[in-house]
Amino acid sequence: MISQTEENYLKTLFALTSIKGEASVNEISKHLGIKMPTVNSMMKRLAEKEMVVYESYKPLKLTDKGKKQAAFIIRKHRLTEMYLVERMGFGWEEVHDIAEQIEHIQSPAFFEKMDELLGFPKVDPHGSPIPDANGNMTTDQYITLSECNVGDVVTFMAVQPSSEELLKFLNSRKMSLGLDLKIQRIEPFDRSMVVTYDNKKLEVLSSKVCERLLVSKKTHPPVDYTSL
Amino acid sequence: MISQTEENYLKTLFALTSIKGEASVNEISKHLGIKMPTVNSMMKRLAEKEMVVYESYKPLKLTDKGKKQAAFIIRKHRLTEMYLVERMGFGWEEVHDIAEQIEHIQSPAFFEKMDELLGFPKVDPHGSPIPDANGNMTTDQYITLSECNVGDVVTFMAVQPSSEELLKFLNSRKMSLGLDLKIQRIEPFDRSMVVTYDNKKLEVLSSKVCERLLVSKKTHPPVDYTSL
DNA sequence: TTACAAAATTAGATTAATCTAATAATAATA
DNA sequence: TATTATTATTAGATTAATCTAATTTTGTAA
Repeated sequence: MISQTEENYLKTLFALTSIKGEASVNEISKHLGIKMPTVNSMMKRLAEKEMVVYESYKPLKLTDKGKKQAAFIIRKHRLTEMYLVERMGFGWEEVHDIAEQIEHIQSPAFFEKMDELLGFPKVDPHGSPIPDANGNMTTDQYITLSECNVGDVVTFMAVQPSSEELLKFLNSRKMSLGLDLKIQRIEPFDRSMVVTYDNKKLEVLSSKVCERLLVSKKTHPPVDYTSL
Repeated sequence: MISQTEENYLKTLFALTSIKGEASVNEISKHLGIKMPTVNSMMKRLAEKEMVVYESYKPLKLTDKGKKQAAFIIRKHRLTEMYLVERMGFGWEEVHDIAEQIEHIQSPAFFEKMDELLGFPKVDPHGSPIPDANGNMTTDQYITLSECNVGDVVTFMAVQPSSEELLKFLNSRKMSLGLDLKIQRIEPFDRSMVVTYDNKKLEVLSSKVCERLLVSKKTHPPVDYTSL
């Protein structure tokens, strides 16, 4: 059996290692707001349980078993978020805290039912991919809006990392997933962007915001006749 | 803050005290499958928190605060059961274990939403009343089927206590809440009952079963033309 | 009413999850 | 490279929730 606490460590480890493949005690400590010695001993425990690769003073890794466990918790979290939004009418900025609790429910049937009622969704309300029942996740390769150039037309696909404040900001600008954006200008001094969407609605997005919006470039961008 | 463990003790206390107004350490111990000394110290803790009236060697009682807390947990449990059956398509025999976990979720909004989506139900799928947001419960006064007499026509209103096995048994006999039953015979030696329902469907119910089916007597029983 | 059984309590140990303080190892920098 | 700063680890304490064993209180029955 695996405790809720252990599940939270695994989830953190999964998130942190998904970038560099490894994580430090310090990073986990900061991410969870738990002191280093506590993290350290928990890592040893998870190593005993063969979910973490632990060697003194070396960076931490998840074993395949640990990865699978973590992916399953993330699956439960994201299915829950989708269910709360799609079937219960919550806003995408309200669901994180509830999902954070429901992800620990032990009942495969419960989550299978959610999945079924949702029509087997591939992404959660923030555009993050939902791992399948085997723990596999389609790692869509989106880019951040801040990596794009003037003139690019992109589709807003995900928010990462998402936070209640950012989601509320996007709500207030009527920006939701699937929206097409055109980059009109990039301010050189602060990297803020001026974008248009819908009926030429104009919006200024700070670089902080742009770094957290994941987009996909249109495969066939509309031809810009002005440059011909 | 109140822990999940403490919530479980309160719930047990609520159930046990609802009969006699008080409960013993021993009863709680048996009900939860936890040894008496553990129960004892937990009772002291809950007394510190002003949810239990504790005096050495005296029977235990809930304070008003404790009652309210307990009712609220029961509310969450029963709303969840109703939601699982009505909105997610689970069978009434499958929902107890899931609700046992979800009842500990801390999110008033989540349960208010359930309540709303269900149209503010008064009873759960087993016929047990759902306390309102203030912890008040309409204590319907049903009688057990075993208290009825030959010739009585009654409506099946609740199962108490309900268990997966009993619910599966009732499923197999196509007996669900709201069903009208007529008592045809009571066997004197074992108090088993022969009842009819639907299209004169005949069924034998052991006294064990009859004691756990709660019914309301028909104020105006339908006239049986066959006996005229 | 005394003796025994059942229930309640106390005492002390254990495990999980956390902390602080102190020490050791590694990494960064002058 | 030597010094310093950061990171990791060890040691030891704390709280919640559980246990077993021993003791005390209460209730029952001879």
